[in-house]
Amino acid sequence: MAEKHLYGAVLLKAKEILDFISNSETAPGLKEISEHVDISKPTVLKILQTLEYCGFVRSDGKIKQYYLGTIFIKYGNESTQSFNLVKIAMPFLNKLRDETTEAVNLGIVEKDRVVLLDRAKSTNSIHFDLELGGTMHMYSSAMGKAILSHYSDEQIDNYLDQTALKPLTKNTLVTRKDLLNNLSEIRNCGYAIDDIENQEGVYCIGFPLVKNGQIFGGFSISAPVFRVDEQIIANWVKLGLETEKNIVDQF
Amino acid sequence: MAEKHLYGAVLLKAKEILDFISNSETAPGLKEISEHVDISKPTVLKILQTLEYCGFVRSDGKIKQYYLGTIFIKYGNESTQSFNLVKIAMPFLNKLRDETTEAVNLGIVEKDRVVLLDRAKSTNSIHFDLELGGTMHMYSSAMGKAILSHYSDEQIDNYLDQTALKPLTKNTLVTRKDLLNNLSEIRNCGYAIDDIENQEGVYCIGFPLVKNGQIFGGFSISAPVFRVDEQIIANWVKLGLETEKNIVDQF
DNA sequence: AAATGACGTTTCTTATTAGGAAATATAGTC
DNA sequence: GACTATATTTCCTAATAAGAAACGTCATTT
Repeated sequence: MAEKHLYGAVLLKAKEILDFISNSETAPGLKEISEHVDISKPTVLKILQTLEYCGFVRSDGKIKQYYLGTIFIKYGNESTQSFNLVKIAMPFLNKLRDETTEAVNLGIVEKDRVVLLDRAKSTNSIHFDLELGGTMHMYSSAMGKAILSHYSDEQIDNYLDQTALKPLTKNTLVTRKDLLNNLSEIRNCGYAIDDIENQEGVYCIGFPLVKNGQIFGGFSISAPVFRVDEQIIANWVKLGLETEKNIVDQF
Repeated sequence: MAEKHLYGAVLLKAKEILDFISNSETAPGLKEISEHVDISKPTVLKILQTLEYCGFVRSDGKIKQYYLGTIFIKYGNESTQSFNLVKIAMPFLNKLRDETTEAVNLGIVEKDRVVLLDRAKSTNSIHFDLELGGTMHMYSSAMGKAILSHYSDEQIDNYLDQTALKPLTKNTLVTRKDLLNNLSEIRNCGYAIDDIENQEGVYCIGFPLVKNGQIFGGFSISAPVFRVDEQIIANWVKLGLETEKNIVDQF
């Protein structure tokens, strides 16, 4: 975790603490936080008090439990809105969701991972929603592969050198050869399929967003695998490619 | 800004910087940030570098511009989900939105202000969306007044002692007497009206969420004033009160 | 093409802040 | 009413932060 000569030791500690709170199933207390981030209780306490003063955490109860503060709702919303892509694409993606009834997700790549910027929720009662701001691997997700397929050979090599292709399901492409073949297919047909490669039971079709040879994001349609068949997929591909064109034209 | 004996000077500075970025219309650079938060450029630079390393900001360009990081999308989503209220209430509020076609907002009170936790967006093409995580005054908003009406006399006094009733529109209730009268009406009828008291052109009906005498939040229906009339309001009140009952029963 | 100006970045030294062991307080439990 | 688990305070030393000034870099002007 420690990097070169980074200023702001307290900030790095605060980040660890926030991440731990963020990743905890149930809101943790001081002792639990202190143990997990491996910083003494007094120090963690002092940081938590300042974080609370700033609105970055809120706490509850006498044996205190810490939660992420509501200010992050504001910051998160503003982070999302800072991407022109979101403002431009979401109207089209909402329309695509209405046409398909399935979840439609919008993302960009940051540090070799796909980040979910926004989404249109499925209107079906059975569905999987991705968590806003959550990340996925490029190699396993439809959106990620769609984006990766527009990288240069050098960039792809670079990515693969730095990334272990761990299986996430039994369908995950885990060899360089399989993935490169798939990327080549994607480049040809213009869309990517994730047939339960990223998450059990979930089928996705991903589309790249490219203008002037520059990839600036991607989107995907995501559905429980039991709801898809060849005809439906063909229709989603058609609708998705139209949507892609509309978004790119506006960009 | 400086409080008692708060540990973590860097955190407080980081918070100032994040707030400044958050409140800027266009993404600011180092010089602009340094001037506005009144901290020297080297210090701001070092903090920004650490914030960027943590994913709290991202930057663009050679003459750098700073934006809030995408990690806040995740944190914000998790902050929202940490409220059981959101999980319980939103299905009912989505239904209420479908019935009214207007924006339906869910909030709680934090430090004397209403915080917007989540919302169902209006389906009308002309509409005002509140910003997620944004805050409103209690005295001027329908949701705020609905909540305030369930405070004890002492709590209300306390609130009024600490709050200047500044007019936000020409209809804002700015005298203690008018507000107390209104709160008394709200207590009787069970809902609050904001007739362009909080924002130009916007009419809201607010409902408190109370269980066992304990106020735990509120919600509101919000519409452009030109779309409301007496009959519509009567219908929204009926639908809102039903929704309120459903949410409270589940809580 | 040289000069200017507007930023971002680095260096370096002193004053300030952070860190954690140990003691203490406080609440829940048996 | 003693016990246990957690939160909080104290206090001193080691580590960190802050900013003035100098420097680098890029874009624009003359």
